[in-house]
Amino acid sequence: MATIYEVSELAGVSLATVSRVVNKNARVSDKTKEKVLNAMKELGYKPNSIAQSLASNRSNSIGLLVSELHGPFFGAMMSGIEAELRAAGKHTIIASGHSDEKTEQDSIEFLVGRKCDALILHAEAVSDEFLLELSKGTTPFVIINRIVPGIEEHCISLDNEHGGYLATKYLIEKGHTQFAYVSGPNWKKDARDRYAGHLRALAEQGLTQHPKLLVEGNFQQSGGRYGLEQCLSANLPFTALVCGNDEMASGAITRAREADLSVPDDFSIIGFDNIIYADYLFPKLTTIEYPVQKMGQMAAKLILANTYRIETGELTTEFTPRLIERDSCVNL
Amino acid sequence: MATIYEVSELAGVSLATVSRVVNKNARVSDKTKEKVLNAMKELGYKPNSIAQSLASNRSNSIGLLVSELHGPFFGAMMSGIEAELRAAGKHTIIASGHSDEKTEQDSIEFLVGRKCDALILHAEAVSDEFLLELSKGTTPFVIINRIVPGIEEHCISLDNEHGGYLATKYLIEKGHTQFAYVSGPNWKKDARDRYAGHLRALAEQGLTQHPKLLVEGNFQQSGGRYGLEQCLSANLPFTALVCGNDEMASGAITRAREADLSVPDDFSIIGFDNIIYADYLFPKLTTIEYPVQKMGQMAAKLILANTYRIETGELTTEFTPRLIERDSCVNL
DNA sequence: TTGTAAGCGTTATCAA
DNA sequence: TTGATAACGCTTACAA
Repeated sequence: MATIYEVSELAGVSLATVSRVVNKNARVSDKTKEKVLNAMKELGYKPNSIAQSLASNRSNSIGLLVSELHGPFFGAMMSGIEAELRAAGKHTIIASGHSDEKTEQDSIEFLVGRKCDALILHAEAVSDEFLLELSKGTTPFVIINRIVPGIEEHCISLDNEHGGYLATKYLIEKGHTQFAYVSGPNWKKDARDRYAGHLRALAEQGLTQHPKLLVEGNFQQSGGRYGLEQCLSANLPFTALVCGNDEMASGAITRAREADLSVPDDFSIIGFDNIIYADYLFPKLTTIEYPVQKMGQMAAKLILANTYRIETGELTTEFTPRLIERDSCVNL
Repeated sequence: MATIYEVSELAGVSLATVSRVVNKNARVSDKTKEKVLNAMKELGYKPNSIAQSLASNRSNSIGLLVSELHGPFFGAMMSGIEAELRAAGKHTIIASGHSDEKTEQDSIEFLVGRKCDALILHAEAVSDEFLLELSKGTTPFVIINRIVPGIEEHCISLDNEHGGYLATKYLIEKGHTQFAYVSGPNWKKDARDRYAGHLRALAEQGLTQHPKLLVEGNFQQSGGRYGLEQCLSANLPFTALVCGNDEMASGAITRAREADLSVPDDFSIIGFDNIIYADYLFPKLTTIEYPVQKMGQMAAKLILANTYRIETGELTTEFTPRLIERDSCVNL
């Protein structure tokens, strides 16, 4: 690989001048600029971005931590972020945390070590203290789907509690009073918040739910299957199943069909997230929208604005869930 | 951030010695090693991986190019690769190419520029020549889902033609003779190969297909919707719809339901890929398995073996598609 | 507008 | 087993 040194030699100018034309910042006379550009072309010169990072202490790349590299939720998030950043000429370095404390820390340290100019974190397992400590470091970051007290302005979040409330409220308005609930993992804040919203909607109407009709799932399709099985085997009546997310709703619907139960005739189902294929399930899934792609874009915009001083429009950190009505819930 | 220099000072040893204990390769006496480790702990020292890369010309990270960051296909691929690499202590840097020649080239150059030790590429838009040229460079790579003449040993592929053949053969055996086909984008080799397999199965039985019942889709759900609409409006009889991939099959099934058509009673549908939620569609989708996660792992293993000399078991580059029978096809 | 030279934080080659 | 010291490829004062 040709180095800047060879280019300077061939062009008959100094290193500094080559660097100037590469970075287009300082003024270089048209004549010398052309000599340099020709030399670069002739040698097929590409700047070594590692060396650039080391010397300039910036890398034009943003580190992104997600829990998993698969699944509709993170897929939408990664896409939203990458598109926004790429449009601004920045690169995204993705690492996964697998919802595990140690792995999340490792990944964050990797990204910091790679001299990312900023970080976008979907960190679930790491403690508030860790993030607070991180915020004292030199790498700025924004957090998605979590509010850390003390650094709220760097947290992009959706009101999960309100979303949970909306879902159950909607079913109550449709006349439902007997509920089953398949939640996400209890250690996850968003799962707990969604359930809290559900409880609030219930309480508002003086309704309660049998403990056997609350089952903890895993936010995956298998959790929905399992959840429904548990509810069914409790042998207690319910007319509506509220799922912590769409993937579990999808699993539950499939399981229901296997048990010769029909959704929504035998019971209604509502999900959460509005993942890309919610509209392609049968029945089409009524759900709460989690605008994760937009939130990802916003995270990117925040960084563009704060770290690179590139303005890209309105900035917000709070997003509101909203009901998407489709076919999986009926009036009672 | 503490540097190696400060550590050496605090520990009262030379830079070189600190470097040795960091890299655990050369022998260092236990006594000095301990002094260094203590100093490192005290200063919270973390090696700057950028500087390491520059000096050592390797980065312990592997670049991964995918077409998109979302979708079940790439999700599975990324997961498979990252898991395998992480287990070996390597990091994955992901970039997306959006099936666009220029973007793919940019991304590859970015990854090379970041001094990735090796690359895993799902490159669709870039030419064979470009890849051949790249193979003369210093960064080794393996290609997924494509065979480039001249560097076959670095190409991991599935026999798409055979998969296409299997799908249609299966339907023929079930008694179908009137087919419709929604293909992937024609400029994509895998889409063409799958269709070629379909034609071969047809030809084998002296069957043909009306040109109006071949429509070019986009490998996404919207393409499946559109494809079915086109076939329907052709007003020609068909009993089986072969889709270029599962996502389009999902779109077609949904569109069919909207038109009050029942799958598989009105016509059978078969997909391709066996994406994660094929089992959660209604009807459960019969499809051809594309073991993309395994292929991703294999790509990682190949690199681990060739670039790092880490052996992780059997290596193969050719994978075979196989039929996954579910509920979306019936006997005629 | 251009050039000189001192870093950036490591690794790696020699000697000692 | 250790220590000097020259790379690695680039950016960026500071001078000219």
